[in-house]
Formats: sequence, structure tokens, C-alpha cells
Amino acid sequence: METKTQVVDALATVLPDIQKVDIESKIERPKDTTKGDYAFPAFFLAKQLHQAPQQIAQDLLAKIDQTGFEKIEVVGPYLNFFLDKVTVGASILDEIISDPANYGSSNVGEGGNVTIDMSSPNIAKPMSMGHLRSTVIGNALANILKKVNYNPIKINHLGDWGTQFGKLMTAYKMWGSEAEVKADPINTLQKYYVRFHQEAETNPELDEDARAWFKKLEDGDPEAMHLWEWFREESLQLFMKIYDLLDVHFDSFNGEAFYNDKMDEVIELLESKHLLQESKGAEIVDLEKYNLNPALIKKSDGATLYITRDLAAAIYRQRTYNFVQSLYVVGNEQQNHFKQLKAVLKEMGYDWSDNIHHIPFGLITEGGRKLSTRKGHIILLEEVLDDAMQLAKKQIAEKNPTLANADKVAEQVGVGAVVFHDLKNERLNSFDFDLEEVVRFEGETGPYVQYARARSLSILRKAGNPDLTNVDKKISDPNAWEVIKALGNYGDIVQKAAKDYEPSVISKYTLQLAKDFNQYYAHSKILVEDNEKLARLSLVKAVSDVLESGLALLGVQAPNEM
RNA sequence: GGAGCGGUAGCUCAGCUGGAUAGAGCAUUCGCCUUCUAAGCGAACGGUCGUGAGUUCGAACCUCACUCGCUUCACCA
Repeated sequence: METKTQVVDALATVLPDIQKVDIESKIERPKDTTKGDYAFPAFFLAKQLHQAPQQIAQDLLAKIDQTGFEKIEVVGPYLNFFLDKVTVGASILDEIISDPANYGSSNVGEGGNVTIDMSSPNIAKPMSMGHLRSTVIGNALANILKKVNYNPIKINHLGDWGTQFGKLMTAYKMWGSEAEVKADPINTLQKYYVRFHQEAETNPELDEDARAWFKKLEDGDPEAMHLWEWFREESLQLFMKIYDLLDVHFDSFNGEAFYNDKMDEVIELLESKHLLQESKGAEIVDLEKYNLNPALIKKSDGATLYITRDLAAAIYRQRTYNFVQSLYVVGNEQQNHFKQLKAVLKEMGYDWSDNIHHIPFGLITEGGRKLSTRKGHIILLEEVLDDAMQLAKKQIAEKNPTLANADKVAEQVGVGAVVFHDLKNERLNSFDFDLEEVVRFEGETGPYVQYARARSLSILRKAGNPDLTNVDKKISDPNAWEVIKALGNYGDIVQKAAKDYEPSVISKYTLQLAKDFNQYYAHSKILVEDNEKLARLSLVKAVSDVLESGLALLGVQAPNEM
């Protein structure tokens, strides 16, 4: 941040006719680090100065004040700036060591509330890898937004209402037994659900029966209500186990059922604004002018739909939290729905609908096939996490057999690998599930980052964890520079991740920092007795602090030893 | 057909608001544990950036056309 301003200021004094912001926008970071820390291309000045860019660069170099820089040099049309590594490095380390917890924080959010609709598994269905995506992306975004001083509100909009309960009740009444469900709730209910869809293909009466059961539920029929509560309770208990493992916690579990008594108002509002139309026996809102299909508010049998509930939820959230932003971390395949949702709210005259953002993510397939709960083609999250933990345990037994708390560490490493894998790439990328890939511990993975941090802590322990707050942090070793530069970028990285709602910006950064540190570690000896030892330890401490912070933003736990 | 996302090394992906010889990881081959954890470090190999035009001093990036893959388009969520 500040280092860039230094470059801008130096250039501004020799380019009085150019706006500072314009200069800043042209400054780039050379990919090749031997070409300096910042570079200024002179191409764009060629036209107005009527000179060759190479010549302009030369002239600027002659006039520019080089104090505070290690050197400035011209390569072709580029002016390359080399920062004073020792001084700049020491000040970056000082900043981190003096207040590690707040390093990288900023106030762009000004405390504003941001609701995050995330995870939202369906009751009576197992959690799949798709739910993992929503859960970990939402959780990471909440952490990232908090770091830039928004106030995130994590809402688990449980799928605890809807026609699937009608189907489930039909199936249960026809083929189910209480004992079977109690023995293994989710898998059994899942089995009923799959069977329902199989048999309904040849027997359409089942669909009618399911519709009837759901209608009963909506009308408060005691038997239907009882079954619903039972299914819900059993499911929720199992979900909580997974959330504990992922260390994800919610501010609200208000799911679909919570809005049952809030939908009449939505219908009334729509009616009073004359937005409802009848079409084929159903009630719709026409969205022609948004170039969207009509939003179906009420089915021909009078039952409500997803969007009606989401309208109620959006209005409720606005009233309850007065959000500055409302995020929905939901798969990309639902983008049409969210466009409709925003459009209907807009039609209702709610300008705050502009603050609603669908945060889509890519689809997970397996063997190129879309996963489908209805057809029973799913990847169970629980199994993936179990596999990952088992594998981590095996690794520990091989590589660090004397490790204390091996089980806990295996959990952190295994789960960390799965979570990190999900956050590593741009969230809109879809990917084909490959267990080996997901639970990999080498290369660009969560464990790689965890390992780099564990090694840094190990060094600090060996050094007796000295107090580093007031030590001289000047490091002359050029190997340290890439690490320090990376450390200095953290704040910008966090802001970019927040602005783009993109956790992968953080994961990529932690990988890069870990890589830079591992290189330094391999090439420079830290624990040698000389007058820069405490400065080097400061660097190591700063790395462990920032890696810990970055991993925490991602919701990945970091073991002190592994 | 409309809308959306994508096509970069054998595989998985980076590539910032257009800039200097297109970068990682995995896989393959080969080095490095008598020094701070080898879940590591280093080296080699590997690319017509889907195709064709255009804008520009300069295009993987912007525009247009085409092409391939996935998603979605009222009574599921």
C-alpha cells in the first residue's frame, strides 16, 4: 500500500501534468522480480510528449528523486523501481508483530450488516458436496467481510418445508417403518425419497398422493405435522455433527418453515400493488420488462412455491437486519430464480433489492454427471470427510509418529484439505469430483499451507519464543525479500477478496506466501547466532501470524504441529 | 431458440484495471535429509492461450462472428 504511494509520489513530482490517480493506475508489478518491485511503462506518454517511450523513460530517470529507493533503472520503455528492501521490510514486519490480530483489517464495511444465506441443506436428505460448497464459501465470505468490518449474519435457510415432504410422507406410509427410520434416519429417508421418484415414473398417482400430503401439512393436519417434526429433528442432529467438524456456526436457522406465516402478507402486498395475474389457474407476476419468465407465486392447487417464500424471507431480513447487502450463496444453476426474486422485489417498489447479490458457485459433477438427490446419485459429505481424516491419520503415522494429539491433528488436516480444495479455485468454476484430488496433501493444498505454518512455529519454539515487539527487524538477506513483500500485500488481498466475494483470492495468497516461506526456509538458515537473528525470527513470526489469519478467513484450522 | 458460465501444458488451474521471454501444482524423469519438520526444496520435460477477423504502439485479456462443453428457461428447490 504505502510502498506504492512512494512510487506514485516520486513520479508525480517529475510528471506535474499527469493526475496522480492516472499514474497509479499505470503502475504495475513485474512478474519477473529481477525487474524490480514496481514498474512504470512510458508507452502512454509517447503520444502527448511526441517522444519515443524509451526516451521518455530515460528523461524521467534523469529527473526523478531516487532517495528512499534502492535503485531505479530503465529497461526499454519501462522505469523499474527497486524498493529499499531493508527499511521497507523492517517496517512491514513491525506492523505485523505489533498487532498481528488486526494486520490486514480495514474499515470498508463500516459495521454494516450483511446477511449471508448459506449451506441450507434439505431436511431428510443427506448433505452432499454441493452443500459443502455453499457452507464453506459462505463461511469464508463471512470471515472475510468481518475482516473489512462488515457485520456478517450467517443464515442457514434450512429446506424444512416443501413438496418433498409430501413425497416423503407418501413413501413412508406406503413402504416405511418407524423402526427402520430410527435406526438410520437420513439414509432411510433418502432411500424412501429415491424409491418414490423411481416408482412415480410409472405410477403418477403417487405424485397426486404426495401433493395431498403436503397440502395436509400446510393445513396443519396433526399426523402430517408429527411426521414433519420427527423427520426434521432427526436430520438436524446429523447436520450439526458436520457443522461442528467444519467449525461453522450460524446466527440463524430460520428455514423455509419459518416463513409459513409470513407469506400471506407477501401475497397481500403483491395484490395491493396489482402485480398478481392469473395464468393457467396459477398466480404469477409478469416480468416481461426484465426479459424474464413470469414468477410463479401460487400453484394452481393453491400451494406456495420457493420464490414466494424467498420473497417473505428477503422482506423479513430487510426488516430485521436492515442489511447493507444480502448475499445468497447458492449454486449457479439457480441464477434465474434470483434474477426473478430481485425483479419482483423491485416491482414491489423495494429499492433495497439492489443490495441483494446472488453469489453463485460452479456445479460439482461426478464422472461428468450432474449429481441428483432424486436419483440417489450423490457424494456424501460425511464419507468424504471421513476418508480425508483417515488418510491424514495414516500420513501422520508415517511422517510424524510421535506427534501428540494425532487424532485432533488428523481431523484438522483432513478436513482442512477438503475445505481448502473447495476454496482454492474461483468459485464459479465447476469441477468433477475426484476423491484423490480432494484429499491430496501435497502441492497446492491446504496441508501445504498448514505445514509451512507448523514449521514456522517449530522454529519459534526452538528459539524459545522470544519477545519480538521491540527488536530491530532489518534483514539484509535478499532471500527474505519475496516473503516480506508477500506479507505486505495481505491487506490489499483481503479487500480484493471482499470486493469480489471471492475466497479463492485468499487461498491463492496463502499458497503463495507458504511457497515463498518454504523457499526462504530451504535456502537461508534462520537459527544462527548473529545480529540479525531476532529480525529473522520476526519474519518467521510474521509468516505464522499471517498464514494463521489467512487460513482462519478460509475457515481452515491450523495445527501447531503436524 | 433466449439467458448464463466456461474452452490457457497430458491432467487440474493462475494470469491483477490490455503491457516486458504466457505461470503454478499434479503426472513423468533426475538431484537434495550429519544443519531450523523431505506433507519440503531444486532441475528437466511440456503451450497454434477453442477458431477467424477487428480495435491498439502492444491482445490470453477489449469488440464482433463462429465453434465446442456445461447450466437454466411457470406449477421442484
